[in-house]
Amino acid sequence: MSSKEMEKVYNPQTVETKWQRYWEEHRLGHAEAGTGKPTYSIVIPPPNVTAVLHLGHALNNTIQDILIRFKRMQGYESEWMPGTDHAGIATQNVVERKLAREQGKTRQDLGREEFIREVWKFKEETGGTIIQQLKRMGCSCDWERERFTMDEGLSRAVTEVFVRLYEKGLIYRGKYIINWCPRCQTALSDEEAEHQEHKGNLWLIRYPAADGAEGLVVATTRPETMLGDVAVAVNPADSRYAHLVGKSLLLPLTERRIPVVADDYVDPAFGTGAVKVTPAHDPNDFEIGLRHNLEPLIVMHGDGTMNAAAGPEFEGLTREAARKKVLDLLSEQGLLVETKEHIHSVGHCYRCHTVTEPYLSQQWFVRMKTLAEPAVQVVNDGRVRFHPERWTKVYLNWMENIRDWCISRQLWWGHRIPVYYCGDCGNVMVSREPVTICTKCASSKVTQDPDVLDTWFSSWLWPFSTFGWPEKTEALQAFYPTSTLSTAPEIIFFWVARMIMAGLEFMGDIPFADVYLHGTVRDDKGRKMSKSLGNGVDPLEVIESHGADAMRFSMIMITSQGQDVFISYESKSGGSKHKGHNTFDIGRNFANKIWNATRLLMSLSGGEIGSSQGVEPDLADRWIRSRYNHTIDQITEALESFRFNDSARLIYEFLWHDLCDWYLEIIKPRVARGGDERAFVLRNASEILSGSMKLLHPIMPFLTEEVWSILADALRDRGSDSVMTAPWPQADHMAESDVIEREMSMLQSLIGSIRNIRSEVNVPLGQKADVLVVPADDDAERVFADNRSYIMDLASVARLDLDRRAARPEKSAAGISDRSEVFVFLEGLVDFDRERARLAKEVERRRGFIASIESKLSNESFVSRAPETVVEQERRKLSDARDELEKLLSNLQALGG
RNA sequence: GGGCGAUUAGCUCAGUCGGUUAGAGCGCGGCGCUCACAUCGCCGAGGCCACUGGUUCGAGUCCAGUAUCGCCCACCA
Repeated sequence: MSSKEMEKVYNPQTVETKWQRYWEEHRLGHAEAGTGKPTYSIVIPPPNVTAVLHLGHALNNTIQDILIRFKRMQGYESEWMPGTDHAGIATQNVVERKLAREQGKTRQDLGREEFIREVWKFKEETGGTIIQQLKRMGCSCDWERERFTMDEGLSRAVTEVFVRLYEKGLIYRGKYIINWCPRCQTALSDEEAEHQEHKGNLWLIRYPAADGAEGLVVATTRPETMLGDVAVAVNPADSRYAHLVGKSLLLPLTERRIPVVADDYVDPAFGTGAVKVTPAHDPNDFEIGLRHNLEPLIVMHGDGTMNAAAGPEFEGLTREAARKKVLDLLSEQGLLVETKEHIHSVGHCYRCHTVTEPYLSQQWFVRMKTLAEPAVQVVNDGRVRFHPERWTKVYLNWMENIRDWCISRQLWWGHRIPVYYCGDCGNVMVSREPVTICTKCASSKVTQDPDVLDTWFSSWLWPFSTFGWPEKTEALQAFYPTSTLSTAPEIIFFWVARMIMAGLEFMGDIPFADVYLHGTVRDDKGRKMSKSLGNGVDPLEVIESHGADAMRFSMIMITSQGQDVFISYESKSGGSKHKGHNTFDIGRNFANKIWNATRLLMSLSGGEIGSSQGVEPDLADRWIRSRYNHTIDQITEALESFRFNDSARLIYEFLWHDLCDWYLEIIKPRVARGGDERAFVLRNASEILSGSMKLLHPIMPFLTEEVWSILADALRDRGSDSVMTAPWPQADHMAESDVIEREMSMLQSLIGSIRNIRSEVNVPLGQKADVLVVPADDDAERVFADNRSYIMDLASVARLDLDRRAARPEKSAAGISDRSEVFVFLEGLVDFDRERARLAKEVERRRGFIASIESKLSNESFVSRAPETVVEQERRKLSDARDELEKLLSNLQALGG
């Protein structure tokens, strides 16, 4: 390719689609089991098929892709298992809404089978979209192994696990208080009920005694549930109520008499010290009920309206209406003693945010204690590590207080519970295969449990079910345990913890060794990006405007050690007049910078970079090599330790500031000179740029493929077919690296000083100036002399004198740089007032510096206790600074200041 | 009620083992369309590192406490 074909501005769209196709056609994401190579594997946190991906997914999948590409280049057989999650409640909700909107029908109108067919249809569309999005983002998954949590194989795994746990006595069915969503009309696990603080009330209500005495006053936050009260509890030690224990009260608004019981649960200091007991609608009351043999009374339907047991006046009312009516009536009857403000926490359905109802019902549960024990141990042993480490505590704390897991859901979309009931003899059969005939009485009146399982009951098997478990497949053997899991901290309990338990229980081994928890993606106001808030940014929109590489790079650049990520992005439809800050510009600009550096090399070389002989590399040539080698080491180290932002910053600084700002500027005149040197520097620069593409490839896969390919053609050096399959660069350590970097930095400092002086006294770079440099020592003199042409080119110098013994010249602006004094001649252009002010400022700076070192060195304990090298360093700094100050002062004096 | 995180330049954030006068990007000011890039280059201004104490020769960094903001967990009605 010649420079003519390279556009001036990088166009990510064409490049990205091209390479996406290339990777797919060549199956570069595919990993083979049994290659004998060391393996590295990741299973994707399967996105819900409910909707398209958002930026949170973009971040997480970028991180995984970085790891996978990095390890692949390092020579690992790298498997990234992609797939999607059926997301029971969420998906069912979405399809139900769609059905209502488009056809005005409910799922009941359709019937179970027809409805499920509709959901599958929906899943085929969105699931496909998600996979397309992942591909567009550049994710190098093993697409041939894509899985869905309701695939046949995964469903078999779910059934197998249910049966095994049941047979082990770890699954049981029972009537308990669970979290119930009245809108979704299903049970939820404890984790699925999100608690939020609400400003509510504490109502004090008088319950008169059955014998007509005054009775007592109870305190409640939920007056409507009093219709289901079966007792009132007081603390046994509470003398205020001792006389009432065992007596009956008349439950207001009903005809029922209820006993007063004594129970330790009651805190005499809270409220009135008397608690109404509603076993069917409160978990604590349920426990009290068990202890006192009280029969629970359910007063609500599953949809949150009151049922017949609540009484004819209330039947059919919603929870909210019933509360109002109860309070009104109590108030009329003079039984509402007091209303206090009270803050308490209320559960909400994590899918539809409806207030959940503690509800007594028959459900299936997993006994967690025995599963949790080994899962605690592997984390304590360090076999599973969390990054950042602070999440370890969160995990352990939850694990150590784990409660049984309610796994049945009253939904249609999901894995059917593999339990069958005989309609004749009541036999309960848990089976891997469908049951049609009762195993006990041979009746054919056998029905399957209508409920489905919690979505997470399939997700927790993901690291092994996706590789074919319970079969002992080659893939399972090769890729389990997986290496790293990258996910959001919100799902530590839902998913991470449970996967560890399932892995240990069913595979006898941890599911992954490292868990990386990334930050939450938020908008510029700090709000979590979500569809319901409408502040989500569509990755495809960002990809369209900035490119996938730019999106990836920008997000990685601002992700630090699992801190939350704040995105500011104005969509095209935003219509804002002022050009706001855009998070993704940094990546786009960087891509453009790299593109243009390549374009420069192509234009200088004409697209052909030959080899050269007999050219001895000079300081700059060796310096850029040295910097490159350091960068390799540092980036490798950063990626190994999950410091992704550091890896992005390192390659950014190297390419932009070392390579483009210095080295490419340095080689331009050398290229112009032609000959062997031309070929040499072009090769040197191109090789380093090409190698840098490997370092950058995990973060910006598309651009790096394109640039690497262009350079490889020009260099006639294709070690591999693409960067993706190229080996990760190895640093070639140079013994004299420190000296090289030190000398180059002297040169940079000198050039910087000259530029600074010129700028301060208004001599633009377009106007060449004469400069005198007075080096401080032999070394400096040698370095400056050897590199005189660089100084002249980069600082726009017409004539450069190097003289260690030169006196301060008239009509010049002076400055101090590292190891030298600099004079810029300003014949006719000089603004001496400005120059005086500039020098005075320099003098002040220097004086402050000297004072701070002097105070340090005059501190006796510093000198005696600090390491010798530190003290020595301070002394050197002081003497240098004093020298510089002296020079500045004499310059200032010469100007009459 | 417990736990975690944050607090550094106008904005968004880095800052690893405690050791130059604390950095970047954006924004701002000045200069420059020099034959890669104005999505650019050069130069610059801008900081009580939230506060208080402690450890130390030395603290943005370690410890304790305080304040503000955010998040997570918890069955006191």
